Amino acid sequence: MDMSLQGPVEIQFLKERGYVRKRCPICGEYFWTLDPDRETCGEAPCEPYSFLGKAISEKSIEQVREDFLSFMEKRGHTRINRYPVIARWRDDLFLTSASIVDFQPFITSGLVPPPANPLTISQPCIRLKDVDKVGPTMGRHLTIFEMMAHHAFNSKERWVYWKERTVELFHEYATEVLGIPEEEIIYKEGIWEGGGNAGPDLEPIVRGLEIATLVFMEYKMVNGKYVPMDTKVVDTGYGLERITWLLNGSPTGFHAVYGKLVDDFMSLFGVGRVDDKFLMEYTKVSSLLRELEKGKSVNSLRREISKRTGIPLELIEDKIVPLELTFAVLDHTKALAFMLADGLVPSNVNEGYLGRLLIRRTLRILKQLGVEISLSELVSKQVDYWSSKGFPELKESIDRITDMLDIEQKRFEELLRRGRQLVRDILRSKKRVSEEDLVVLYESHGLTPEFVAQVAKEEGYEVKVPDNFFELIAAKHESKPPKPPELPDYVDELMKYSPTKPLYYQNPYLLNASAQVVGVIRGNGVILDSTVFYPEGGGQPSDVGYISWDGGSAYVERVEKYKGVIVHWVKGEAPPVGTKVSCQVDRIRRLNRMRHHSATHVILEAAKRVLGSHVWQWGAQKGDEVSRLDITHYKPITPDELRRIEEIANEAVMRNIRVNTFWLTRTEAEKRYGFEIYQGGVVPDPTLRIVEIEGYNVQACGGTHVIRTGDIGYIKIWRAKRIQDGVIRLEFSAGMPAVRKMIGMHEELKKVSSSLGVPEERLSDSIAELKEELKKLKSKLNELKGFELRSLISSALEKAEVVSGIKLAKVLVSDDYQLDEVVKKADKLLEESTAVVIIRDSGNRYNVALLTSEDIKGRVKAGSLIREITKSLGGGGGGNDKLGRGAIPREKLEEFLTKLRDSLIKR
RNA sequence: GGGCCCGUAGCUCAGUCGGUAGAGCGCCGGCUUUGCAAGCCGGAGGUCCCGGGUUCGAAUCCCGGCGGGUCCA
Repeated sequence: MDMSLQGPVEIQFLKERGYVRKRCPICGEYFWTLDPDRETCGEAPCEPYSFLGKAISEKSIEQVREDFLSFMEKRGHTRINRYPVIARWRDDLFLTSASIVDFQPFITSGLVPPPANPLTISQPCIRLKDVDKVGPTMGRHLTIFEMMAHHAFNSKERWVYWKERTVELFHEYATEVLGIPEEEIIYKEGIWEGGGNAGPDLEPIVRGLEIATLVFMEYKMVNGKYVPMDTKVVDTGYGLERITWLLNGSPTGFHAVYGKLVDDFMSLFGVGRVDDKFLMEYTKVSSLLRELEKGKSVNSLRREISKRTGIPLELIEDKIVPLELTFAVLDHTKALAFMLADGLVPSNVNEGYLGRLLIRRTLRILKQLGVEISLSELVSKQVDYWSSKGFPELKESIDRITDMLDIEQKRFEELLRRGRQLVRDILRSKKRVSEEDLVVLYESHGLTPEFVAQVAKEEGYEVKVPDNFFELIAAKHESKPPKPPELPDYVDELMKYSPTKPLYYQNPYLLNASAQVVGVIRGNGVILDSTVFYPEGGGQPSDVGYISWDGGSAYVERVEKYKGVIVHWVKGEAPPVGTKVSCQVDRIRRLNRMRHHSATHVILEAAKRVLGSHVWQWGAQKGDEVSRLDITHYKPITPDELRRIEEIANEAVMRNIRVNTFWLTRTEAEKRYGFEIYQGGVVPDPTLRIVEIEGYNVQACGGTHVIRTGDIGYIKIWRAKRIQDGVIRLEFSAGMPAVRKMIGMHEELKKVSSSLGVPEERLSDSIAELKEELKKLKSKLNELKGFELRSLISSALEKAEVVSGIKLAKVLVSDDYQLDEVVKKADKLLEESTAVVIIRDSGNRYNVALLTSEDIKGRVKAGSLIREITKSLGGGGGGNDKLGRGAIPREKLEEFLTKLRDSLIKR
């Protein structure tokens, strides 16, 4: 922590009202209070909750929210709609964890104007960090909560308000809107850090509960140190759930937030009601447990609570544990409703993984409760509940949410089924489960140690789970920090030049133009004042072409752009600095790439329309002939869906829609089009280039595009395949490559059709028949070969010579037979005291095998015998006692047989 | 983005040291049984994921790819 962040937070407004600064003897933190005799900071666990059972007003959660927002509106703030809980506009975060996340990094740094200033918002936030505490803290911790906020962004040009006004606004809200007597408000001092910003803060405490955080963001992280920011940001966060709980004074926070859902879920799960007074007592005591903050095991804490309250431990475990689990389910299912409605696709990577984590955690809790109920049913209840409490948009996605959850639940049950078997197998073979086994079961199969121990117990084994299990796991993942992207070493040289004027943006069909050479780096990196060459970017490869000038010309292989400076890497001699040159872009390749790029946007939109709004671009690669578009989706695409996507895409082409490209500030673009513009990833610039297919699709994109969709030509999607859990790759072609490939394929089809003498539309049936026939013929052939082998071997056995009591038969076969099949057949026909030597002609050498009957295998030891003999003849071989195999040079056959006979005599 | 595990009959999976690819369930036929459940005998069914390498010989060892699972950030 930077020293400059410490020090008293002095607010004139509070001083004037008689607030004095004190230090809490328990937690050691500073706070402001009206009561000169007060000793502690008043926040649990320094002091217990005192609001339980003392309702201030019985306002519903949506009323509390509305009161706040309209109060702030009356005080000059503009109300802003909530952002998605998935932070699409951030590349450093998966989930929206605070209201300020909506405005980082460009608005807080002053590069982009805010959507309004000052503004007020109630932002649903998700934090999975404290997921273990959800339930045991009776409502203080939640994975999903609403952060109500008023933000002011102060710059030199426009100063809105700062510390004094912020505290005044809070104070007025708390006393007048909430009706809290001001002597009950304590302001605790603190320091807030997050998202690369920091600043001092005040945390208002009422009756033991922290209900808001008033942050004065004035520092930013630069090279690991905090330095003052040009802009000063008022970052407040009012806990809607906590405030509602405080006002209602209900036994737990869940009662205040989830209302009738609490009873609903409890009766669904068969969880018995707990007396309010008893529950309040429990909540109050648990608020005092500092250890809960430090992540000590919940079990040992229950023992502590039992000691302090005199409630028997059994009663706690009997009454409170099922209640805590129900609370966790209430919270998790709400979080899932928002995550999935906002487009999260469960998977094993990124935010999808977080979604799956929460889904599986909830399913485990339901198992623990012994409840057989589908997760989708519970989440549907949340959707119903919250769509009537200010989030009607949740309802739009209900079908998809249900579908996704049912699929996930099935997968999880399948996982447990397989896991059960796996644990049993380990127990069967090893009679125990080792620590390493636990790690493998967890990491490779997703089975928690608790599950393994449970299954083992059912099988009558005891498995000890090490206390530090997750430390063991963590240690294995203690890998190197991600390395920053490596910039080529010539970037410094490039930075000496001013940005190149990109002519390809003004007119994407302009393929030749003149320019002036302003520099040459590394001998063949040409920098021009302006260029028609498109540099690499947005999954679109760079242009190629020629630069020519009076006295020479050079082939442009590759074009790159760094911070606006474009460098053309040429093959051969570069033009001298100052030369006037003429640029010519390879027309066909540029057109192909442009068509493929625009086709990517068209197909993405078609996929969204067919599959749903959760479809998001995961990645894309544009080629000359074939391009790829990876999209998020939670189940395989059916052939029918794929055809509809293809049809919609081609319709969009034929409607010949106008494609507009223009620049907007991020705020303006987000306001106008939403976050769906960030399909190709987050663009790290304050201004965005927008590519709009009028009335069809809008994205932020830096590529070159056709000006009407008709220019794309035919779009053909070749196939869709799952490349990863939750991600599907579409491979397609557009324009002439698509047409040519389709013509080629049809020609091929015609050839097959005429060679089989079957009409094209009957080909697949006909081929299936042919395959069936082939199979029959093969098995007939094998049968015949078997007969032939049998007679071959039988006659060899009849003609066998006897060598020291062993019948030695000799079978010679052509390379039509595999050695294995001859050996197998011979083994079936073998009589007692018999050895068969099999010789297979394989061109330049013979494969040989010696097979003996069971009764003499110990005497002959075929494997070692063959090894000795083949080796002595310049070949190689080996095997077991019954069967030896090897190879010898062609000319050594007679010698081999002689040696074999001789050795048999010796044995 | 990084790590680990897996890919063998229709299904679930064994396969040791590199040396004749197996089991259970399912399927087909026969027998037994009043019938059913079942039992007994026999049979069909394999691109050992794909490609390359090492080797006399690869399901097995090595390299690359594809597919699936899972954990972490």
